[in-house]
Amino acid sequence: MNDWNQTESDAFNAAVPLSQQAMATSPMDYLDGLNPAQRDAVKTLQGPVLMLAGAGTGKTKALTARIAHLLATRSARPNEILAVTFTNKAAREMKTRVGANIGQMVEGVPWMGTFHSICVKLLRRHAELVGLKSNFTILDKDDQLRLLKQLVRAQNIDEKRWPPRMLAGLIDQWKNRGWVPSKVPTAHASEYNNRGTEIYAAYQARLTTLNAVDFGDLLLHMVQIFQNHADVLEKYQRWFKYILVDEYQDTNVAQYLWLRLLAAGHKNICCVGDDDQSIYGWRGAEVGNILRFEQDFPGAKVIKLEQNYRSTPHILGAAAGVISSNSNRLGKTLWTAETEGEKVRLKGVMDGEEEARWISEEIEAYQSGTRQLAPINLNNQAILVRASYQMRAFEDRFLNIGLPYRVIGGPRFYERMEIRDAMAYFRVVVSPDDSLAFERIVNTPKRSLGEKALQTIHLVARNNGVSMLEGARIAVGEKHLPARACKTLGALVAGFDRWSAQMHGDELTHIELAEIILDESGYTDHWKNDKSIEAAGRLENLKELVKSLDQFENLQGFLEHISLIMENEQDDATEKVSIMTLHAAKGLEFPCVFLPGWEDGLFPSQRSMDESGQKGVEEERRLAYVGITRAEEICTISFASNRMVYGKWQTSLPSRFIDELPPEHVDVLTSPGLQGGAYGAAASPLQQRVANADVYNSPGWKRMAANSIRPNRSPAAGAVIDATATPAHNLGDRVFHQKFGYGLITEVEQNKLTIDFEKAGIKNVLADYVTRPDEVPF
DNA sequence: AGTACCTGCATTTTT
DNA sequence: TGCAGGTACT
Repeated sequence: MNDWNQTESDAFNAAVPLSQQAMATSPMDYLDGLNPAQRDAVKTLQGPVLMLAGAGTGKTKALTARIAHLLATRSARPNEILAVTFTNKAAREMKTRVGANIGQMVEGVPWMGTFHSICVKLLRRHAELVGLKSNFTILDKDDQLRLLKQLVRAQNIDEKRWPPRMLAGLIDQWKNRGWVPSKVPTAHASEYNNRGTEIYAAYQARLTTLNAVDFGDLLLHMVQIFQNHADVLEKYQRWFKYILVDEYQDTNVAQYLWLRLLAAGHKNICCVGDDDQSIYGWRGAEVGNILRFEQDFPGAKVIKLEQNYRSTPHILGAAAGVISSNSNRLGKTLWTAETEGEKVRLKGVMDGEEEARWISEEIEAYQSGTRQLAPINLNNQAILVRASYQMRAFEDRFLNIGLPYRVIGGPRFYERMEIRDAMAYFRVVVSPDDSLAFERIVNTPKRSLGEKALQTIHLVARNNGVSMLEGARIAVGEKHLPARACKTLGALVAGFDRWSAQMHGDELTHIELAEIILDESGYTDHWKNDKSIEAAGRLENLKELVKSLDQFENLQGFLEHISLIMENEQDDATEKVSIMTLHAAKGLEFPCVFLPGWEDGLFPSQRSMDESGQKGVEEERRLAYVGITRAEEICTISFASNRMVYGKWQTSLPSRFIDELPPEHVDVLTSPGLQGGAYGAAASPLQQRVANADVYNSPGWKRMAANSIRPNRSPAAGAVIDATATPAHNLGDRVFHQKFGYGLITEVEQNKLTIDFEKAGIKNVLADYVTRPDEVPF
């Protein structure tokens, strides 16, 4: 499926149809609606270009127009353009938008994708140069860790003092920096009990034996190949006439090296990014890459996109005020043609619970249009938190009042246990040598195989120099295992033989085969027999997995895709407030944004400051900048004096970033006396204002007062339920619970109910958390 | 082999 | 506070 030649020639043929050549000379529609800076960025095709694109300045528009321009001017054919993004989502969006720009002219730009997906394509082509076969497998975090654990154990290292995850982290970092084992600087050699580099080398050797790579290797191997094989490098330097890179501020050293090698010939590289939005330093991103661009590429043209099309002047002003405290910026000043808009709202509360309650009331007020503004529907409102543990308070509150919400960025579909188990089965069927996959599922469902049985299989496999699957076959044949284990394991081996044969035959579609594998292996039953709450959901997920197979030619194609891509969209139609981390919010925008938890220690996070000092604070500040600039119309920042963290109450001071908000762009909503002595002594001017605010005249207070007596179970979509009229729950009532689903009330004790849920079984829950199905409008 | 307790620990996360 | 991972027991 990764046939190089096919990719090449398909795209090439698609580029030239005569009928469409005329279109290419037609008016350049894609230039319409671009401002002068964007136009400049689009038209400057030759030489290095740094497009410094502030938040909301239309960078994707410029980027896609640039691609259209390259094609329209015949500067490059579609397959001679290399366009790199970080996420699949970004790649997808760009593909769609390029398609819209250039219409029917081309099928697409084949070399548009993430660093990783492009590297897979290249590495499959040149795998033998780093000792791999082109059908190598890509390991995920789990596999990686399992492998490292084995190696660490073999070294007799105390896993308590030196956790394998720590080593995994180190190796990741080293790979991010482009260091192969022999190139890890001596300064780092002492890490992981002086054994880090040693085990790193062993790990790499093991990966090669397994014909496998981890994510970091995709880049690292390609850099190695480019550095050691001039002929290969030159081929690609000539092939890719123009290089475009999105989110350049997020590149790590390995990615930077890769790009620099590829661009070294013609230097037609256009990097787009925003140093002020660099928030991934902790996972290897180097702001330095973007700051140094002009030195790295002498003669580079720097084009700043500064006109913002997203936010009101107050929001931009507040964001600018915060970010201006950072040193080491390339420096941009966002401006907008917009003149109207509310100031950024600032609210201090007593504790996390009150914060959640207040924000939920604000959300409902905006939603219902109680404010002088037009109603803002829930899809257009978002809560952006620094750390995911902050989400719980909001979820509890929203569950309680029945306000629909969605959490963005939870565990990905393909990261879920059942999905990975299912995929492990498929992996073994597709490549029987995939011992890691085999190990994962050999005792899932339970096949009476314990640690001892596994060791035996390992041993047999090693002694015979074969894979785990073959080892298992021999172990069963020679009866190295207890009778019971022999039986179950023998059945599994026979299963794999059968499925493998079915895959190579043409009786079954790959979808039918997938179902057969999951059923015959006992995996489906495993979850059917599981009484836990999640079992039903897991079966659902498995069904979805099988369903999604129809987008692929075969199982191989599917596995290839899934190992690189996340399938995370299962949005339903109901309107919901979004809750997500600030990191997950990058690139998104919402008319109404809430930024809770602006307290020193939480935001900026203590750990960031401890670990990275001033550099850490600056990255946190950029995070604050990202947060504020997500807002289009309304931005509300809040902080609590007390917060329950890990089961303990903590008192905290407002974030230092709050003092950096320019007062002229801020509207203080805090009630007087709230902060009292909490931080009165050292209060800054803005904090003074917070404390002294004439809150009774603030819109927030008026609304609060008007709503101070409210049913704690409020209607979700604006329907009115009189609190006194809310019927009590009776025995036998059918009710709905957002987590457990539908059930019948079997016992009532004041506000405590015992409910027999259809899916989840018998549970005790508070009456506040359940609704009658007919009351729930969503 | 499988379950029940206990301890330690705890950002941000894509590929 | 709550979960994951490890140990000890059945």
